[in-house]
Amino acid sequence: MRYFVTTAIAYTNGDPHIGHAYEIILGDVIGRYHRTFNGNAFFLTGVDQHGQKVQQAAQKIGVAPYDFVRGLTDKFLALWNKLEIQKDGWAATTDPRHKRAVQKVLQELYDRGQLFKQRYSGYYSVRQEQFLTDKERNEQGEFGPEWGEVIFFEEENWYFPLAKHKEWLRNFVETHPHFVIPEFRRQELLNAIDRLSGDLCVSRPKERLSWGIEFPFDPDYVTFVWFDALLNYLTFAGYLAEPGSGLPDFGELWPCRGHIIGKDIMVPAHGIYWPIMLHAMQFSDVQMPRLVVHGWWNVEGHKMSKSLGNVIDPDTLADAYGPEALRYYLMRDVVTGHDADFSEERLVLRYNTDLANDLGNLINRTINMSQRYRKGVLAQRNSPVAGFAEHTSRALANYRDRFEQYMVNEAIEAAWDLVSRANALVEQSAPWHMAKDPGQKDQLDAVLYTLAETCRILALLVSPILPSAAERILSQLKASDFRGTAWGELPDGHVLGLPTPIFPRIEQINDY
RNA sequence: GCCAGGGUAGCUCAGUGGUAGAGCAGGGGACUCAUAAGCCCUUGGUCGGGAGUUCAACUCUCCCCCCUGGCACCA
Repeated sequence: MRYFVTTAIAYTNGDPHIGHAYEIILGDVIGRYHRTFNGNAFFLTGVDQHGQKVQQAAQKIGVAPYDFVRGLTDKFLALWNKLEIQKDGWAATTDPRHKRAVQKVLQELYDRGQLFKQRYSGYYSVRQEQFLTDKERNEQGEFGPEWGEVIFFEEENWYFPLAKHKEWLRNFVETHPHFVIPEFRRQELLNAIDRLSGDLCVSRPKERLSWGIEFPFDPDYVTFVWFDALLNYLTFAGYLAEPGSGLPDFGELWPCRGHIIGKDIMVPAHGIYWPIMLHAMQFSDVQMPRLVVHGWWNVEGHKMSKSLGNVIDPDTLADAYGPEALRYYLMRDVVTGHDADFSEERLVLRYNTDLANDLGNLINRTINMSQRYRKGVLAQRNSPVAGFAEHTSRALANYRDRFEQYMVNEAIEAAWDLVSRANALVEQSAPWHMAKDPGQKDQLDAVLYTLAETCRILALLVSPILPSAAERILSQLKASDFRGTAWGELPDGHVLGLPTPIFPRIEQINDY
């Protein structure tokens, strides 16, 4: 089995913002963690390219829908590349392999009587792409401006029955407390399940929406939103894939260990539609995925929104401060699941304090002292300073435990406990004094070895979050071939490289 | 109106029946290997308000106020 983790697929009707970047970095970090510490992972992310909004936006500027989404898709890909995202799969919903698998799923559901056709007439919001009921009317009995253009029409569509799976779903969520991380979202989901009624409309007639996946048994229709988008988690994991497709072995990946999503799409899409779809497709309870629901990034206390003009552009930030400062800040300054407040000042503070001052300087002074007092040669492999091997294994255990729960910020804190101990060790032992006293030769060797070995392990601990910095650290320690997490991998007589600041301080907040 | 979560040091938060904690910010000190980084010490709080249970309440019970999220309803 491989640890399978996904993000939601980004809708290609606008530029990526900090929320997209946060989510994909979290997925990347989780994937890298499992690759390094548990041997394997499969990280899937992608783009949601179909739908009415895309069709309309493309029409407006006079290009074909495919060309329109390709442009935005390239933009996302370029940014993910800049942010050092290491993805194992790329879920672009216009991929023919996805289309074929979605059609197979639809056909199967149809064959088993899980889809039915029904005529419906009523008011419809063009902007929100949904039928309106009296619930949506405002005080004046009208449909407010938030719905945009509202039209009345009658239409026949395909429906997926939700309500008949309600009891199963409620029971499933009640008996599987870990279905949703963090725990506090569960009650919200249970409340939503209690209110569940009706069926999900899963089609649109082609005359109205052609930019989608055709129904195999009714070619006048295409699939609508969630049936297309949610199924990416299966189709790009190799579900119903044809031989030679280049997709992974589904049996090795499923069930997904974490669908990383924003709190806005837990209910109803991922918490209700998705498990019911899987259940209807005859996935058993143990084959259900887990949801990891994160909060939103606010900006100085306000919601980020286009109308407020406070949308944070991760591309600009990465250019201004570097991808590592951004990755570190987004992972360190938020409690997984809760909202966070974005501040450029905090980003710079976190970088300078944690990375430049604490960790970077520790590595720099460690290597520098070794060079100065021992020409970079390590000795005393078997006698670390008292307690350090234990501190390291405790920090590692803590770090791993926190990572398994997606609490990346707490995992980072566990690693920094080690950083503080190492910096304190330098002060307490004062190698610059030891170096002047030949009688303390062995003690000095022990301190220098302990510090170097701690730095090596720290490089491994930060590697999921700061992959290229970790390589720079290992390279300076000449330890690129020593990647075990156990204490004492650096051999007696090992020679360190020369020190160069790993994280140069950011001296001022950029203007742009 | 209902459900959930929260109101603890200037800021972000941890704590759950027994003399208030961390990080950051602020103040002081010793040191010098280092990216003027790091280390040590330290000033801050009537723990939202009120009542109750208890030998003892930040921690339990009740009432109230405020904030956040979700849901509902109506002129």
